[in-house]
Amino acid sequence: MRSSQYLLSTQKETPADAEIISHQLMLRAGLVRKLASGLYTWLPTGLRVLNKVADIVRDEMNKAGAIEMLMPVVQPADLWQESGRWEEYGPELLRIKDRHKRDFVLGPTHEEVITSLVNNEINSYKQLPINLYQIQTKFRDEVRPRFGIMRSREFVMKDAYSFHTDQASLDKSYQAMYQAYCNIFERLGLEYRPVIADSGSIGGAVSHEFHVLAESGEDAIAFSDSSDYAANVEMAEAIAPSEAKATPSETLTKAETPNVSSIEQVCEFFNCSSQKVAKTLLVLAEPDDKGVHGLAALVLRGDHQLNEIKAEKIDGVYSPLTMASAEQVKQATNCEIGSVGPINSKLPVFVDRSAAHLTDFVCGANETGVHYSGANWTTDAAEIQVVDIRNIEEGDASPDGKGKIEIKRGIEVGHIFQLGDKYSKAMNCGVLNESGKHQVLEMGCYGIGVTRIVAAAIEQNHDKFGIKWPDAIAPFKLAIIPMNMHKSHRIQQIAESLYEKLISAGIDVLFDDRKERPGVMFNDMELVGIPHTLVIGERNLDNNQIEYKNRQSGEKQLLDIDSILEWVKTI
RNA sequence: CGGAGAGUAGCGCAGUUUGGUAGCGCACCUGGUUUGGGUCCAGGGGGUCGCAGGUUCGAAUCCUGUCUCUCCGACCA
Repeated sequence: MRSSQYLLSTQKETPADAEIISHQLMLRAGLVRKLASGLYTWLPTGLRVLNKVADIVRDEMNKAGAIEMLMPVVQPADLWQESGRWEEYGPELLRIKDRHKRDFVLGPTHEEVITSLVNNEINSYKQLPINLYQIQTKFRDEVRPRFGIMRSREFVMKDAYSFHTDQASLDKSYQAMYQAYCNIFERLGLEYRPVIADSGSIGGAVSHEFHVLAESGEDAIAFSDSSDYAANVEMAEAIAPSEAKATPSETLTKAETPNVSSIEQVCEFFNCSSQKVAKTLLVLAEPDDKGVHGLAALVLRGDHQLNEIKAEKIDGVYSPLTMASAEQVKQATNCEIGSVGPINSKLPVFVDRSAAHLTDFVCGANETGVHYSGANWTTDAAEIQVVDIRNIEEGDASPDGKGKIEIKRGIEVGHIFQLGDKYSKAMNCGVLNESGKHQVLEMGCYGIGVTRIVAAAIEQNHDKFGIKWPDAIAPFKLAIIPMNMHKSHRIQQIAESLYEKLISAGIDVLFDDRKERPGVMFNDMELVGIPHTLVIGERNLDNNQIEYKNRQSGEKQLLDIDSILEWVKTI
């Protein structure tokens, strides 16, 4: 490609509404342009990258035995009513009507369509297992689209769906996809980690997320420093402290604590560390037969953070997790929020493992302006249930018993699930099995955010000059930068012939043949992030040499003109 | 949904307080100059000042309404 016949569209200045680096660089380097909130046009350079990512994904999916197909973006509402998600999915599902006033949705995902299709096309267990996928535009009407391409409303996703007659077969496909995903991110040249994940609203039991590691990531991931263990912090199990529980030595003592409510104030008043305090949070319990919510008490060590996702999975706690209002607390306990505690509580009490390990601790006394010290579970609290409801923290013991936890940030770019029969059951999708009986299928689903990978790759690979693409997904592999070509016939000749040679050899090359000063070309090529550049200038031409520069390492070297083609093939 | 901020040329911004012919830088066009890291000079094109209504002799500026965009929040007593 020649720059003069291409749409480079680079910008010197950063658009004011771009907050994160990948968004800024995607705009400046001319990869995308915003059309409206969460909607982006992909310019030629951006599309080149997007296509390279998609090609790698496609190749590895095919190698793993998945079969590509394509489903419509617009889907009839009745499929969603059948699966129950017309009601469940909420306002993220964009609903539209056609001219006949029939309801449709813009597909945020395709479980319904594929399940319906497979139900019609597949009739026998002999045709299974099968894994079908597509690479296609999705639409999710996000509450707040942000971070440019990272969380946009319209985006490209690779979604695959596998169908099985038994769990063993599902396990096998799941493993194959897990491996395919590792291969994909390996080939993309990104630093990534598969992590144990919450399956969320999509349902099912087993689930892994694939994260590209980057400071700006929205998710926190807990790693063991000495094993393969990695889990989303949402999910990572926080185990009880390993040291033996201390022997209680104090007796329960009441203290008047006017205006003491926060953990900080409590610590100051009792002159103790927050690790000696049990904090009690009141949340809604599951409603009774009349639909009335009681309250439940969640108890954590003062220095620990509640994990909402773990908490709302507890039997007896209402999901979605809802904190009790000040009035509800007052009504249930007859005291102010800051003095609520687990001792003599009339509510069901769920105690985090670490809080349950406390001895001689401080807590609220369920009496406004009063706290206890010297409290002990064995002697002072009647019935409690010990649960895991806190966020894992840096330095905690790894749940697999090996090493300590480190926490890093990641961008979720892939997610695989074992769905079980959630959709196949709702939509009665099955086949005849070996004994001629109708059998509902087991399903797996496997997603990759293709557009998000582009942004994540930039978050992980950039410097103050611009993007530093990994070779595999760079819009161009190599740039030719001639110095003042319009003034030197010799330079023009060599640049042209080199360009022709590289093109014939199938190299993805950008020939910057614009009549620009060298600085402009260098800056543009570095901003766009082309991994390799060849600089042709009078300076080295007398020695029959041209200069090579590597964008990632900054390494420079002089190359013999005659050997360039062979050399380029080796990089 | 709650809070905060912003809409003036393709991009970045000034002008709004105190109403009086719409500006600057980048980008773009023409000519010259320069040429291994965003040269310099001269000339030029481009804007219903988000939209609608109102006040006024006169509105980017004041008033009312409305739309759009951005950020933060919507767990941790």
